[in-house]
Amino acid sequence: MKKLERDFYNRHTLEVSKDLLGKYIVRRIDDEEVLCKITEVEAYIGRIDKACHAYGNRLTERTKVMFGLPGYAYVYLIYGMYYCLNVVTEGEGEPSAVLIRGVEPVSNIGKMSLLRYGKAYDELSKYQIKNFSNGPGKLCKALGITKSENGLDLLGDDLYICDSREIIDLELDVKVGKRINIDYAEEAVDFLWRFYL
DNA sequence: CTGCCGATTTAC
DNA sequence: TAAATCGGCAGA
Repeated sequence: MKKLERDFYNRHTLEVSKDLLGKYIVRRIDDEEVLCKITEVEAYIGRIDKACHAYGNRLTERTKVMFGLPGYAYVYLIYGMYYCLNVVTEGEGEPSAVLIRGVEPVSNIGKMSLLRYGKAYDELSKYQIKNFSNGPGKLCKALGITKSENGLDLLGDDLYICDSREIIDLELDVKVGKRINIDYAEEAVDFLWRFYL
């Protein structure tokens, strides 16, 4: 498995979004390493997207990471209690990112279970297993990602994404739909920028 | 400084 | 179906 390089992220956000499906997120935490497969993403493109935090070149303390180099983590707090992980895309000064909406645990699920629920994986209910990391806030919990991971370089060692051996057929395997919970975004609510396996 | 609201999740 | 919960943002 090979760590994705800067050039992978330095492309059109829709291309990066689709290409992220099936890739592995690697997270180093508490001297352990956990691994997840990306199964669901959404694209956010500031220049044309009213759903994006950086729409209209809105440069604030929160959004500034999206204006920077591609391949960095944009983590924000939502609803006062959950974190969401994004991957910054496109060139400097072009605010855009891919929201990671869902992953499947691959290895060291025991560590993730402790982070997510505070108990061992074999103690989990069927309901808890089903909802383990199928949402942006849930997967951040399972990966131990908080605001202190905001601005992390994904070419570093603490949090990165790497190739898997799995071959994803962009026509057959990737489903497309409207993004979730962006009712306020006017015409952008209809953009088909959600991709999932 | 004030007030509103959210790229969600969970419990009832 | 609705509450939880608080930082970010805009406007005064």
